[in-house]
Amino acid sequence: MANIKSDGTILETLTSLSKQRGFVFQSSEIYGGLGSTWDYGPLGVELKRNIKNRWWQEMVTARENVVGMDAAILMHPRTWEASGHVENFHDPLVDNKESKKRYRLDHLLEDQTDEVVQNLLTSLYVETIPDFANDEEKYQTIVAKLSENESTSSEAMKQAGVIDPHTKKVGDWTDLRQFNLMFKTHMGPVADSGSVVYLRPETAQGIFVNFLNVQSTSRQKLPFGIAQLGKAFRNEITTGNFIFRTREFEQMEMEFFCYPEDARKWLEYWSQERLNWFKSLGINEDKLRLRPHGSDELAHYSSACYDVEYKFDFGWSELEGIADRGTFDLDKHQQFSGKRLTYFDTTINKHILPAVVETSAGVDRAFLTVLADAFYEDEVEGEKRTVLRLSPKLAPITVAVFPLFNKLGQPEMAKKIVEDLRGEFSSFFDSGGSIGRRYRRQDEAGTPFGITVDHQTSEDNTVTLRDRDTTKQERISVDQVKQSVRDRIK
RNA sequence: GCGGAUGUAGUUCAAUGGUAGAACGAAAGCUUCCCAAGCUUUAGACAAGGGUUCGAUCCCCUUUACCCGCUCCA
Repeated sequence: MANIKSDGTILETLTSLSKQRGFVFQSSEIYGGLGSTWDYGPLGVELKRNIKNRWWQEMVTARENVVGMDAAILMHPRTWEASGHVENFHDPLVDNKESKKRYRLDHLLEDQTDEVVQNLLTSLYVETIPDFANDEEKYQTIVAKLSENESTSSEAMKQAGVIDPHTKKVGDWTDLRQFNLMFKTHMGPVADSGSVVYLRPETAQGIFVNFLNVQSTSRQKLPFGIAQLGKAFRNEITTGNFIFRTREFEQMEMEFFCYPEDARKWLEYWSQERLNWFKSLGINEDKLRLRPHGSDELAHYSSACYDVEYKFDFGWSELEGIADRGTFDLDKHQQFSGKRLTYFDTTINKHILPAVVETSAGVDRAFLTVLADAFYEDEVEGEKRTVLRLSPKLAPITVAVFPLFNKLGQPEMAKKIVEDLRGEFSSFFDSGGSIGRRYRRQDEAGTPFGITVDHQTSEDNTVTLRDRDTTKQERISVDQVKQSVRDRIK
């Protein structure tokens, strides 16, 4: 049985299927496209919304100790100084065109001889070279000076004889480039430096800065969580794999505030919860796993971390990170804002700075996972068939209704049924082409159920209900249609 | 950002230095039609910009996008 999944072209197939069926389009396509940005079409937006709704339902609605919020994308610039993003998202990078190696300039300088460093300083200062407190300051100054004159930095480094540690020779350096992973924009119409703001690189900080607002108004006690869904932006150097890594993406994040001594326990709990959520979407369990991070891959704010990963044909890839962030974030925001962000525990009469366990998932990644996992090609009576075996809970269209013939009152009966279904399910009426063609169209859209009105309908008020995965049909009474669909979605 | 490959209807592919064809798909219609059947009709493309040329979809340059590697993450 032919299966595209085995020959490693699933993403290309999904990209064209997505466009054909109206799941995902390339952004600004008529202008030649905009790099790594994608638009969700009529079917895509339904699937995406169903994923988000199920997350919200599971994380917020169904839990008494998790509440939601929705912060603005634009936040005070100090937020990102406190979070460490201004510092950590500012890498000065150079490439050696010869060896194809890329270096952070400050790290590269550490590997140079004194003579090379001195050469650089001489070329950068027309007058006297100032004294530096230490090497670190010296290197940072060189980086700053070079980045002021980016267009001549390549020449300056070559003339000073900056060595590529990989080749032990003077590198064919590109100009220095500051890779600022945060999108910068301006608040207000005048683009002066005093009004620089960032598009948030994560939704989490909107939760941290609102910690006390939310806690006090919702009257939550430790431990409790705050959840948020929203767009985030990162100027990634490398994007790709369709919608897997993009510069604009949507996050589903929850920050769980707890007593620091319990953080480890909650990390384990939430990791399991999140893995189970992905399983509940009908995703193949053999392709899902929970992977603990090694100590070398932990972020600066985190002491322990799990990834929920899915096995794409391009390898195991992260869908969600569950991290013990300790008291890092609230601590930093206290420092930078000068405001106290502690929780007052009335039982022990003490102020406590809570620790945080974060669950951070990518909506678009969940979307791609669901799509990739649901994609099958099988055969029905010798004919190849493309089918998305989406969970009925997620499918953009839940039920499609067809008249077998375009006469004998069948279209009218079918329309009546579909109108009745619309109030409860995402429904679709189709009378175009042969009945077989209509079934296949819905198979590609992932519609789990098809209702067909035929000659018998006018005699005994029954219709057929077709199952997408088995293509088997059973005959049910028109009055039972709603309940039958309901039963099958559970 | 660097290297490699690619860009022709919605999709998958042809052809050509003299202005583009098909298959499938889409729309309308016919056919008592249960798994992409048949017939009729219709709409629909050379990624963008420059250059060479009498003439460029084709040759050259630039840009842009997508894919595969190098790095990071949701």
